[in-house]
Amino acid sequence: MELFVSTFINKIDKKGRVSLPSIFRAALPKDHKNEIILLKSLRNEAIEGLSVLRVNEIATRINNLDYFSDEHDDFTTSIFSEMLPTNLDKEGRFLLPENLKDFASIKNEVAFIGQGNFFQIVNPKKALDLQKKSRDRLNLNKKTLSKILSGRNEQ
Amino acid sequence: MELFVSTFINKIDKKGRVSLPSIFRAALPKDHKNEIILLKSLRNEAIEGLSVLRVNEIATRINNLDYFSDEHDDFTTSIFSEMLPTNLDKEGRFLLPENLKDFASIKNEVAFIGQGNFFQIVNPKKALDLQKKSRDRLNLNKKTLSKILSGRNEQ
DNA sequence: AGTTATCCCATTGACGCCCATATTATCCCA
DNA sequence: TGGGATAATATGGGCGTCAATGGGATAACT
Repeated sequence: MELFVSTFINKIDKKGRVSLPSIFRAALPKDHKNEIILLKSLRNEAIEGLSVLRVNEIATRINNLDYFSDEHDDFTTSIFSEMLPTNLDKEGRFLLPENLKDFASIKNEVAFIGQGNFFQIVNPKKALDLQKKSRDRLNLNKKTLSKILSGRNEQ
Repeated sequence: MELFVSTFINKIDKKGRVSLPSIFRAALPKDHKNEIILLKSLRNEAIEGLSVLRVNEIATRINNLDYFSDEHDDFTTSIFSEMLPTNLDKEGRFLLPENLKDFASIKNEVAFIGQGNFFQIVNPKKALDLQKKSRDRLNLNKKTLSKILSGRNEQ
C-alpha cells in the first residue's frame, strides 16, 4: 500500500531516536526509502511527516498560486522554511529534534497517525482526542461521510 | 462472485487468529488475495472489512475534497488513521487485534456478514439483531426494496 | 576535544510460515 | 436417494524471521 494508514505508538530512546513504523517505511517512494521531511503542523499540536514525493506535490500546488499574492508568501514561509529533511538509519529510526518535541508536547513516546498521503507525530495521549474529535465532527456531516464510504454520487 | 455475500460464524483461536470465510477470500481482487483492511464501523458496534481495491476508491474520493479544508483533515484522520491493513496467512486467517475485539464486544467467535462491496465482523449474538433491524428498516420502505429487487429504475 | 549523528550488533517479543489434525462440504456410485 | 469416498475448509500449534528497542563503538561536524 502506498498510503500511510493506521496508528502506532513507539518509544523514543535516550539518544532521541524513534522507529518509523515498518509499514510507513514501506509506503515511502522506492528511490527515497530513508528520507522523510518533518514539519510543524499548521493546524494542530503535531509534527507532520512527509515523503519527498509529497513535498514535490505541495511545491507544485504552491507554484500554481499567484506568485505575488500574500497567500503565496505565507505558504512559502510557513511551509518551506520550516521543513526539516531527515534521514532514517539502517534500522529505520530517525532523530526527533528537541524543538519539535517541545512543539508537540512529546516526551518518551510518540503516536504515528496515518493520514493517507502523509502522517502525523503526536503525543500519544492526545492522539485519541484528535481521532475522537474528527470522528465527532464527521458524524455531524453524515451525508458526506456515507457518500464517501459508499461511493454513491447522488446529491 | 466479486461480492461479499452471506453470513458465517468462525472461531478465534488462542493466538487471536480467525479464518476469513473462503467465499470472502474468493471475492478479494486477484492481485491482493491475502490483504484486507480492517476499520471500526462509523455506524455500528462492528468491524468493517475492505479490500485494497475498495480502500483505493475511498482514497480517491477523499482526495477530491478541497485539499486545505477542515473536512479533508477530518476524513484523513478518521478513516486512514483507523485503518488496519492485515495479511492473511496461507490458510486464509488473519489476526484480530484486541482493541478491535473490544470495540465490537467480540470474544471467541465472530460473525462475518456480507455487505456487497465490504463485509462486517461482529459478535455473533448481535448479528441476528443487526440483520433484524436492517430488515425492519427496509420494510418501512417497501417501495424502494421492490424497486431494487425488480430492477425497475423509474423514479 | 566535545558534541552529535551513524553504524553495527544483541535482545525480545510478536507475527508469518509451515505442517498436522479435525470438521465440513461435495461428489460419485450403488 | 442414500451413504461412503474424497476434497476443501476450518482449526491447532511449533518454529523461524523480522520489527522495535537498547547500547557500545566509530565517524562527522564545530
